[in-house]
Amino acid sequence: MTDDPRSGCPINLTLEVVGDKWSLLIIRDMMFGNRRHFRELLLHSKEGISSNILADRLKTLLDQGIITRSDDPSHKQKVTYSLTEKGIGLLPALAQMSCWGLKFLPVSEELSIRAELLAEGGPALWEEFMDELRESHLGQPNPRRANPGWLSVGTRLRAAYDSVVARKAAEALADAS
Amino acid sequence: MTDDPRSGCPINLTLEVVGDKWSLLIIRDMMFGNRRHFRELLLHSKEGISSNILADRLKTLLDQGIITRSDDPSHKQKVTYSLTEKGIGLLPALAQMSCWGLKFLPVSEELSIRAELLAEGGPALWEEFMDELRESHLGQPNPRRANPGWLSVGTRLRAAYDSVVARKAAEALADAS
DNA sequence: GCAACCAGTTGCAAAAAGCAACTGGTTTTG
DNA sequence: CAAAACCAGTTGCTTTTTGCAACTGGTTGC
Repeated sequence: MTDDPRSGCPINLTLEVVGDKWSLLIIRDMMFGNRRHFRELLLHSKEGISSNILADRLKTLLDQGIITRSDDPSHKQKVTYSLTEKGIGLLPALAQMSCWGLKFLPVSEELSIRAELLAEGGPALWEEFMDELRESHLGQPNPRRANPGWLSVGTRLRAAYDSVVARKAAEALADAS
Repeated sequence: MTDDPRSGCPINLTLEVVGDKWSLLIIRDMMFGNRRHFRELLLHSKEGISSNILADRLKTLLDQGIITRSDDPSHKQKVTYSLTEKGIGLLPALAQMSCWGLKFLPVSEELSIRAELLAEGGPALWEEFMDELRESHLGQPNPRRANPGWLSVGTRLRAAYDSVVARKAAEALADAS
């Protein structure tokens, strides 16, 4: 945890903090899947993280100031995890990894639609999404919300994903008949 | 190696390929440090990778098509590692991680200068640097080389780093007197 | 009062990382 | 021409991390 870093290189330091197979997936789920509770992160994880690993990673993300932990007023045992500005700042790195995966790896169709939108939108879209995360995780009012016809990036990403899932379900039904 | 992926999510697939503590550091050294041989990667690594880990990572990067391996004509035992287009494509992700580290982590002064230049230059500079990597690793002619007064990004990064190192050495000398 | 839900913890086996010494060969050097 | 340095790794071993499954102590809704 408080081990000496192997070097002061920014890339190395970043890898020492989030360079494992799970931390960035947890952050991804908090960002794109809007998961804020332990059970949500545990059970809706597409990759099947185990509870001890999740607990451990949440602790180190907490220690690193990437997320915060607060009581949920609706339930005495429930806690809410939120991204900090530092955590939200990881979005561009995550988006670039998403773009690279989309371009060079065998991504599944329903999960690639989000990556395509992120790639097309580019840094401008990422900034917009970061403002939405600042709203939902930090309580900062989102200036864009006032624009007429405004549709959040989160909503657009989810809608695109849902439409692909629906289309694939319809195709499967057609194939079966 | 050929294990089933945990999910088809582009971010997850990317993490399964380069989401460990060493792979991206090796790629960083190949990109920014121009290290092309096993011994260079082993001995000039600021983080002190061990030879079995290096050998293992080079093998998986090879299997993944991120690097290639070729004989060096100058020495029968020497091999040269080169980045592929897929490997070069990791630069923007690496640059974003560098930016995040610079902003939120305690980076050392001499290593932060490169990160600052990468952050200031933004995606346009990254593209320019990728063209230089295509030249040195893939043998593709670099169109920018024809421009009058052209100075490569690699040269500029190295010059900036060297000047900080020189300044710090001079300061240390002044302090000692 | 009982079942479902809440955030984790515990114990153990398997996999991965890390360390130091070593291999078999090639090129340089005195 | 022999010794030293260099080349890309490999081997054996210990330590650390990961992964799985079951479990804990408590809260809430029915």
